[in-house]
Amino acid sequence: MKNLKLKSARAAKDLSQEQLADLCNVSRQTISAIEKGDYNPTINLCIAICKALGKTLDELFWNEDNE
Amino acid sequence: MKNLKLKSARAAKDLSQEQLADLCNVSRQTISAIEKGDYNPTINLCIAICKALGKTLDELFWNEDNE
DNA sequence: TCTGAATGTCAAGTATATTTTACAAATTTC
DNA sequence: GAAATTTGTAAAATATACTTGACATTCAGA
Repeated sequence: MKNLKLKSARAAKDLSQEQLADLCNVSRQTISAIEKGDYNPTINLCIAICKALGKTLDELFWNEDNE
Repeated sequence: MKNLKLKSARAAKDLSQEQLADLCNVSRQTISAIEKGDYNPTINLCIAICKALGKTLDELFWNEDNE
Protein backbone atom coordinates (compact mmCIF):
# COMPACT_ATOMS: atom_id res chain seq x y z
CA MET A 1 0.00 0.00 0.00
CA LYS A 2 1.43 3.34 -1.09
CA ASN A 3 2.50 5.80 1.58
CA LEU A 4 0.85 8.94 0.26
CA LYS A 5 1.25 10.78 3.54
CA LEU A 6 5.00 10.56 3.13
CA LYS A 7 4.87 11.49 -0.51
CA SER A 8 2.80 14.61 0.14
CA ALA A 9 4.84 15.64 3.19
CA ARG A 10 7.97 15.44 1.05
CA ALA A 11 6.29 17.46 -1.69
CA ALA A 12 5.25 20.07 0.88
CA LYS A 13 8.92 20.57 1.69
CA ASP A 14 9.80 20.64 -2.02
CA LEU A 15 12.34 17.86 -1.62
CA SER A 16 13.24 15.24 -4.23
CA GLN A 17 13.50 11.60 -3.18
CA GLU A 18 17.25 11.95 -3.45
CA GLN A 19 17.39 15.04 -1.23
CA LEU A 20 15.28 13.33 1.42
CA ALA A 21 17.44 10.23 1.12
CA ASP A 22 20.56 12.33 1.75
CA LEU A 23 18.97 13.94 4.81
CA CYS A 24 18.23 10.45 6.16
CA ASN A 25 21.54 8.90 5.10
CA VAL A 26 19.91 6.22 2.99
CA SER A 27 19.78 5.52 -0.72
CA ARG A 28 17.23 7.07 -3.04
CA GLN A 29 15.86 3.63 -3.83
CA THR A 30 15.02 3.08 -0.19
CA ILE A 31 12.90 6.23 -0.07
CA SER A 32 11.29 5.26 -3.36
CA ALA A 33 10.46 1.81 -2.04
CA ILE A 34 8.91 3.19 1.15
CA GLU A 35 6.69 5.59 -0.80
CA LYS A 36 5.77 2.80 -3.16
CA GLY A 37 4.69 0.68 -0.19
CA ASP A 38 5.00 -3.06 0.29
CA TYR A 39 8.16 -2.26 2.19
CA ASN A 40 9.03 -2.58 5.86
CA PRO A 41 11.59 0.05 6.94
CA THR A 42 13.20 0.12 10.36
CA ILE A 43 11.86 2.45 13.05
CA ASN A 44 15.09 4.44 13.14
CA LEU A 45 14.76 5.24 9.46
CA CYS A 46 11.12 6.21 9.94
CA ILE A 47 12.15 8.55 12.74
CA ALA A 48 14.88 10.08 10.56
CA ILE A 49 12.33 10.67 7.82
CA CYS A 50 9.92 12.25 10.29
CA LYS A 51 12.60 14.58 11.59
CA ALA A 52 13.60 15.59 8.06
CA LEU A 53 10.00 16.40 7.20
CA GLY A 54 8.92 17.91 10.51
CA LYS A 55 6.32 15.24 11.18
CA THR A 56 5.74 12.56 13.80
CA LEU A 57 5.48 8.79 13.41
CA ASP A 58 1.71 8.85 13.78
CA GLU A 59 1.42 11.48 11.08
CA LEU A 60 3.42 9.56 8.49
CA PHE A 61 3.33 5.88 9.41
CA TRP A 62 0.14 5.25 11.37
CA ASN A 63 -2.98 4.13 9.51
CA GLU A 64 -6.41 4.42 11.01
CA ASP A 65 -6.96 0.89 9.71
CA ASN A 66 -4.46 -0.29 12.27
CA GLU A 67 -6.48 0.81 15.24
CA MET B 1 18.51 3.53 25.38
CA LYS B 2 15.85 1.48 27.17
CA ASN B 3 12.29 1.70 25.97
CA LEU B 4 10.53 2.23 29.29
CA LYS B 5 7.30 3.37 27.63
CA LEU B 6 6.97 -0.05 26.06
CA LYS B 7 7.92 -1.82 29.25
CA SER B 8 5.31 0.05 31.29
CA ALA B 9 2.61 -0.28 28.63
CA ARG B 10 3.17 -4.03 28.66
CA ALA B 11 3.06 -4.10 32.45
CA ALA B 12 -0.19 -2.12 32.36
CA LYS B 13 -1.73 -4.93 30.33
CA ASP B 14 -0.18 -7.52 32.66
CA LEU B 15 1.52 -9.30 29.78
CA SER B 16 4.80 -11.18 29.95
CA GLN B 17 7.40 -10.61 27.23
CA GLU B 18 6.51 -14.02 25.88
CA GLN B 19 2.79 -13.28 25.75
CA LEU B 20 3.40 -10.02 23.94
CA ALA B 21 5.79 -11.78 21.59
CA ASP B 22 3.10 -14.33 20.73
CA LEU B 23 0.58 -11.57 20.05
CA CYS B 24 3.08 -9.97 17.67
CA ASN B 25 4.29 -13.23 16.11
CA VAL B 26 7.91 -12.67 17.06
CA SER B 27 10.27 -14.36 19.48
CA ARG B 28 10.53 -13.45 23.13
CA GLN B 29 14.14 -12.40 22.59
CA THR B 30 13.05 -9.80 20.08
CA ILE B 31 10.69 -8.15 22.57
CA SER B 32 13.37 -8.33 25.25
CA ALA B 33 15.90 -6.68 22.94
CA ILE B 34 13.52 -3.86 22.01
CA GLU B 35 12.78 -3.09 25.65
CA LYS B 36 16.47 -3.27 26.42
CA GLY B 37 17.10 -0.69 23.70
CA ASP B 38 20.01 -0.38 21.30
CA TYR B 39 17.80 -2.25 18.86
CA ASN B 40 16.19 -1.15 15.63
CA PRO B 41 12.94 -3.03 14.95
CA THR B 42 10.96 -2.73 11.73
CA ILE B 43 7.96 -0.41 11.57
CA ASN B 44 5.58 -3.32 10.99
CA LEU B 45 6.69 -4.93 14.23
CA CYS B 46 6.33 -1.61 16.05
CA ILE B 47 2.79 -1.31 14.71
CA ALA B 48 2.00 -4.87 15.79
CA ILE B 49 3.25 -4.07 19.29
CA CYS B 50 1.19 -0.88 19.40
CA LYS B 51 -1.95 -2.74 18.36
CA ALA B 52 -1.35 -5.44 20.98
CA LEU B 53 -0.94 -2.81 23.70
CA GLY B 54 -3.59 -0.36 22.53
CA LYS B 55 -1.11 2.42 21.93
CA THR B 56 0.08 4.44 18.93
CA LEU B 57 3.56 4.77 17.46
CA ASP B 58 4.05 8.21 18.98
CA GLU B 59 3.10 6.90 22.40
CA LEU B 60 5.59 4.05 22.40
CA PHE B 61 8.36 4.88 19.93
CA TRP B 62 8.60 8.66 19.67
CA ASN B 63 11.02 10.51 21.92
CA GLU B 64 10.69 14.19 22.62
CA ASP B 65 14.44 14.33 22.04
CA ASN B 66 13.77 13.57 18.42
CA GLU B 67 11.77 16.70 17.79
C1' DT C 1 14.14 -23.68 50.95
C1' DC C 2 12.22 -25.26 46.55
C1' DT C 3 9.82 -24.75 42.28
C1' DG C 4 8.25 -22.39 38.42
C1' DA C 5 7.65 -18.29 35.78
C1' DA C 6 9.85 -14.25 33.89
C1' DT C 7 13.80 -12.04 32.20
C1' DG C 8 18.81 -11.17 30.42
C1' DT C 9 21.97 -12.66 27.33
C1' DC C 10 24.86 -15.23 23.95
C1' DA C 11 26.14 -17.75 19.62
C1' DA C 12 24.93 -19.47 15.16
C1' DG C 13 21.73 -19.56 11.54
C1' DT C 14 17.98 -17.55 8.43
C1' DA C 15 15.20 -13.84 6.52
C1' DT C 16 15.02 -9.49 4.85
C1' DA C 17 16.24 -4.36 4.86
C1' DT C 18 19.40 -1.53 2.39
C1' DT C 19 23.14 -0.54 -1.00
C1' DT C 20 25.22 -0.34 -5.39
C1' DT C 21 25.01 -0.16 -10.22
C1' DA C 22 22.40 0.44 -14.02
C1' DC C 23 18.86 1.61 -17.44
C1' DA C 24 14.36 3.40 -19.05
C1' DA C 25 10.36 6.35 -18.56
C1' DA C 26 8.42 10.44 -17.08
C1' DT C 27 8.75 15.36 -15.86
C1' DT C 28 10.67 19.82 -15.80
C1' DT C 29 13.37 23.59 -17.66
C1' DC C 30 15.56 26.23 -21.18
C1' DG D 1 12.14 19.62 -28.74
C1' DA D 2 16.65 18.90 -26.52
C1' DA D 3 18.81 18.59 -22.03
C1' DA D 4 18.68 17.94 -17.29
C1' DT D 5 16.22 16.26 -13.29
C1' DT D 6 13.22 13.09 -11.13
C1' DT D 7 11.31 8.75 -10.58
C1' DG D 8 10.36 3.54 -11.26
C1' DT D 9 12.43 -0.60 -11.21
C1' DA D 10 15.58 -4.71 -11.27
C1' DA D 11 19.56 -7.85 -10.06
C1' DA D 12 23.39 -8.92 -7.11
C1' DA D 13 25.85 -8.00 -2.92
C1' DT D 14 26.06 -6.57 1.97
C1' DA D 15 24.27 -5.31 6.54
C1' DT D 16 21.37 -6.31 9.95
C1' DA D 17 16.67 -7.73 11.96
C1' DC D 18 14.91 -11.80 13.77
C1' DT D 19 14.89 -16.91 15.11
C1' DT D 20 16.27 -20.91 17.53
C1' DG D 21 18.29 -23.15 21.30
C1' DA D 22 20.45 -22.86 25.41
C1' DC D 23 21.90 -21.43 30.03
C1' DA D 24 22.07 -18.16 34.15
C1' DT D 25 19.66 -15.02 37.15
C1' DT D 26 15.91 -12.99 39.57
C1' DC D 27 11.73 -13.12 42.03
C1' DA D 28 6.93 -14.59 43.64
C1' DG D 29 4.44 -18.19 45.70
C1' DA D 30 3.97 -22.98 47.91
